[in-house]
Order: sequence, then structure tokens, then C-alpha cells
Amino acid sequence: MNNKNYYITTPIYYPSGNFHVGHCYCTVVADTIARYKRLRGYDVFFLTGTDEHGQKIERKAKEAGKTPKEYVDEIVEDTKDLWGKLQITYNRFVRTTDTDHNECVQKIFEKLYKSGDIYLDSYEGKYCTPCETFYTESQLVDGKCPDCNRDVELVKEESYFFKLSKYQDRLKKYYDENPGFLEPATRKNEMIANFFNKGLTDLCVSRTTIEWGIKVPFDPKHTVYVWIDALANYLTALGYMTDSDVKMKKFWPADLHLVGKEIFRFHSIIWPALLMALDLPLPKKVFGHGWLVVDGAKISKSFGNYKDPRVYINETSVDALRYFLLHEVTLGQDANFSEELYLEKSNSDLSNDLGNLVSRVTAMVEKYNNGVIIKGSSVEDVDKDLINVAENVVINLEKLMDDLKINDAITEIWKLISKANKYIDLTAPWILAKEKNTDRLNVVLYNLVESIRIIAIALQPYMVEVPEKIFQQIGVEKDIINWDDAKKFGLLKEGTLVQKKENLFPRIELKKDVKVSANPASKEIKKMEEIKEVKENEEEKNIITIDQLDKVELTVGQIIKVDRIEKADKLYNLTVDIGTEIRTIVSGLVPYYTEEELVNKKVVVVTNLKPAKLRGIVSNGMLLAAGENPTVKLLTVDGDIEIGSNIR
RNA sequence: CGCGGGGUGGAGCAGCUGGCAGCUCGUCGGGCUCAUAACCCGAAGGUCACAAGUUCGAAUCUUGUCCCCGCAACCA
Repeated sequence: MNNKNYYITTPIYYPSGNFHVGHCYCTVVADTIARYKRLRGYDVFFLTGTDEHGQKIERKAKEAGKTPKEYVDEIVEDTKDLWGKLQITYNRFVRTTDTDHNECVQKIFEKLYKSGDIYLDSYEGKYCTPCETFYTESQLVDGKCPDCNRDVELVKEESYFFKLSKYQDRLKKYYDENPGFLEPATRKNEMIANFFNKGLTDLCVSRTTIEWGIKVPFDPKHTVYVWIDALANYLTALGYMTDSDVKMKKFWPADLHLVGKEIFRFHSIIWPALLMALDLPLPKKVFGHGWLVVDGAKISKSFGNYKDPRVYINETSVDALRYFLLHEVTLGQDANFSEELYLEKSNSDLSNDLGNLVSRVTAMVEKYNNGVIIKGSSVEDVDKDLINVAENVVINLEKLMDDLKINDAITEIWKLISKANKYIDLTAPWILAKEKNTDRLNVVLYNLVESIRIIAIALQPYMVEVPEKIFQQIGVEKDIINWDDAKKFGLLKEGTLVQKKENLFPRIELKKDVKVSANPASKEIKKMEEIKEVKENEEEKNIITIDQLDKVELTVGQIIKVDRIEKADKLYNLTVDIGTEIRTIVSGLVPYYTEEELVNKKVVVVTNLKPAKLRGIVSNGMLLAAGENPTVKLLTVDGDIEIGSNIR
């Protein structure tokens, strides 16, 4: 049996809107693993696609005034464009609307029906007619539809069921005997505790209320439940139950289903049970990855943190985006993504470390040796140190990649990058050049270019443009850039011509002051900012509630005495009768009213304002006035009204 | 008591089969001039959420408390 085959899948994505950086994340990870395996000599089949059936699509298409197919066609086209930009090397893009998929699902359904694993029964549930959706009791909100809050009715519907319960014991046994089947372990625990241990019930696998989907072949008023439809894509792509099932023989069982944590459940219970029913071996591993979290919230258009991933690519490069997704995320856990973090990483790791290393080394070879690589003869400890790190990069990387520790694997490459930068400082080639220490200079430059060769080879699973650019700059021949060539130091030939070209990763200048809040520091700050934001929104709208208005106590008062305040140009010390009491109020009315004009005037007084000390005098309230310099007029009341009257 | 994850220098994280608290970024000081204001060296900064317990020894194990996040049958 040839074990040099590798079958990896992403989920088939739901094309209900445009894709975001989270979708990219999952796909880039899968692509990286696929590239890595190919470099290791595996024959890889890498599958991705779209899950296009279901009610939601039907509804969205309707809203857009299109048929479901027209609607998904557009999104699929856009998706393929995005994967193209990210240079995703999928072998097949499967669509659940593809003819062969349709046939595959129908054959599976038929096969399971014949074997008795699918049977006809009736489904009883709470149904919301306007939403055309069934809900379980627990989903209902106050006994009403959680979507539209309308009443639901008990409806009985004829349905086909899959005997999921039958496989409970076999699944349990499989989990126990194959500890690596579900990863990461935390998600496996969650899964088993949450669903599996509560007992499996037979699964309703057909609906009569949904049109947009695959028909049950022998009973076409039924549509196949979308998850059966979706999961089968992994088999469709291999030609399961067709005459040309060469791929099936070659690639099944799948080596890795990479899925998001939200659909981990389907892949860890329903999918294995279905495969058992079909009498097929189970995939070797299902990995539930985490999510990218943007500014503390999951990515969603309604949160306003959605952005087309192509924006990031345009701002920097494909490889910068791929690098971030692969290096900043621990597979399986959630991770932060923000534009600021992204640009910072791009600058520090890519521009400063990697890009600058290539830049300074190629510049030196050109400057000191006219770009020509010459082998020297001296060997010092500092050289051995560098060579030792260089020769182990790929060896260490392989171990980590085989454990799906992608970010740690990349860190191995950066250890060499960092070592090489340090090596330059320790050996100071510019001094060797000045002192005409030619042999030593040749050795140093050779070792540096050789290190860069190894770095570029090792980068190939992760980056798609940069390795090739580096190979061109250091002028290496094709015969020394194979994967295993990265394990040998000293393959670079004498006479190789190095050419410095444009910078690999130009620095992006950050507008730091402006965007401090874009990447909230701690959760507390984040929270504070959220509160602030709410406040600001309210202030922006300038709307207050009636309660807030009620808090302001306004009373009719009469000015009974007016005094000037020493050393204050604008302030009067007013004594105001507000009915219940006599108040002292300091007011800046000197430029607008004479003392005579003010005396006995009826005014509107804010009586519950916090007292303030002005020029040493405590002002206990405020007079309402209108206008601005030079014309300011006090608000007064129309006609005869009692002092102390409440204003509202 | 529905289930699960998390709380570690200013930020993002690792460590969690118990044995000197680490990495990257940022800050401060120094070095270098090959390089993309880059690179190299050094320093400051943490009662590891809180409390009790086990132990010679706890970030790590046990118990309890507080806080945050996710899931709860179609969100990558």
C-alpha cells in the first residue's frame, strides 16, 4: 500500500455572503499543509468548495431577485477569485450543485435506504410558518419563534430518518481506540460531554418544506437534509460509487478534515456514523480550528468589523497575509486579528527581519564581490554555530508540521533568520572588506547566502511568491532548491551570481496616534471603550430621554438684588428669589445687562445644578439665557406668573 | 449547579506530565553603518485573577470564589 498519498479537505463554505479573513484562515492553513506534503513527496488531493443548498440561500436569492443558482454562481465566482489571489492550490472545487455531487448524494441516500439505515417516519416539531423552519423546544424563546417572535404550531411531517442511535456504541469505541481522531482534545471533550453523552437520537435527513436542494431519488417530494448533502462532498470529489473511482481507492480514507469549531460536531458524530453505515473506513483526523476574533468580536458584517480580505493583500502582499494567518494563530484556538496587529507583524517579522536580511546580504555581495559567490577556506566557531542552526531548520520544522504546529514550525525558520542577522554583526563584513581579509569575507558571505537559500526553501509551504523571488536574487540553480536540499549546508556553487532586487516586504508606515484604539489593549479597556462608544453615539445623536429631561429642575425666579464682583469683568452676584428660598447665583451678564435692567426681572432658573465657586462666591444655580456675544438675552416668562412656579 | 475554553510584565501569547517565570512587540540606554529609520547588545517592568489546601517545593495538582469568551442541531 502506498502511504505517500494525502487527502486534505476544508469545509465547503456556505455562500450566503462574501468571504472574510476567517474563511481565508482555514483555507490558507489547508493549503499550507497541502503544499508541505507535496514538498515532502506526497501525492496530495486538496479539496475545497461551497455548500450551496438550503433555505437561507433560497431566501437570500429571492431577496436579490435572482434564482438560487444565479445567486450562488456569483458568489462562487468571487470565491474562486479570492482563492486565486491567495494562490490556494486546491485540486478540486466541489459545489453541491455539481451534477456528480447530486448523483453521489442520491446514491448514498438510496444505498442507506436499502440497507435500512434510512427509514421513513414522521417528524413532529414546533413549526414557524412564515420562517418555514422547525424549532426544538429549547430553541424557542418564550414559546415563540426565535427569529420572528411569532407563534409556532405543532406540525407533523413525513420524514426520512438516519439511524444515528445505532452507531452510538461503535462511535464510542472508535473514539477510545483512536485518540488522535478528533483534535484538539479540548474540543473533543466538549463534543463528547455536550452531545455524545446525552445520547444520540436518529437524525431527520429529509424535508418536504425545502425546495432548493437534492431530491430523494425514490421520493422526490423530499429534499435531502443539507448536512447529508454537505458531508457527502468529501466522497463526491473522489468519484465514490462511480465507474471512475480510482481516486477513491487512492485517497480514501481522508487524512485530514480541517473544519471550523462550529461544525466540528457534524464531523465528529454524524459523518463517522454515516461512513460506518456506508461501510467505509473513517478519516484519520478531524481537526476543529478556532476563529479569528477582530477587536474582541467574531467577524460579522453586522459588527462592522468585516473587511474584504483582498484589502489586506493589496495593502501588503499575499505572503504577508498568509504569514499572519499561519504564524499568529495557534491552530485550534481563537486568535486576534486586527489591522494594526497585522501591519505591525508585517513590519517587524517580514520587513525588518526577513526582507532586510536578504536586502543587506545581497547588497554586500554586490558591493564587495561584484555579486559573485566565492568559497573561502577558513572556519571559525561563529560559522559552525550558524551552520548548525541552518542544517536543523527543516528537520525541526518537519516534526512540528507533522503535529500540525504550524506557527511553531514557522518560528524555526525565524530562528535562522535571526541567527543570520546576528552573524552579520558578529563577523562585520564591512570591516573584513576594509581590511582586505578576502578569504574571511568570502566565507562569511557564502554562509549568509547559503542560509538564505535554506530559509527560502523552508518558506515554501507558507509563502507563495517570496521563495521564488529570493531564489532569483541569490541566483541559485533549480537543482539545489528541493526540500531535502535544505538539510545540507554548502550546496551553493562557486560563481553563483547574486543580484539585489526590490525589497521583499516594503515597510508600511503606521499612523500610530490615530489608531491606538483600533487594537484595544486589555479586556477592561475594550469594555470601557465600548461604553464610551455607546455614550458617544448617544451624544452624537443629541437625544435625551424624558427621564433625563425630568432631572433638570427649572423654576421661575425673580432677581431681587444685583451686585458687581470685584476683579471680575463679566460677573454679577445676583440674589434671586425662587419662591421657596433666596439663592445666590453668579452670572456673567455684565456686558449685556446693566444692574438696573436686571433688578426685579423674572428669570428661568436651573435650581438643581451642582453649586460652583466663581471668584470665591458659591453660585447656587444658573439663569437660562439665549444668544452669543454680542447679544445675549435672558429667558423670561410671558405674563404674570408666580415666583417659584415650576417649569415643565 | 447545561457544556467547554480562558484570566501570566504596557500589548499579544507560550509554559500547565510540579523544580530559578519565558517569547515577540513596545519603552529606556548603548553599539554598528552592510541593510527597508532597518540590524546587534543591555536594562526596566510580573504577589502568574483571588482564597484555601496537597507538597521540601505550585503559574502548573485539588477545592472554592470572582470575572471574560464561546457553544447549546446550518456562523470559517
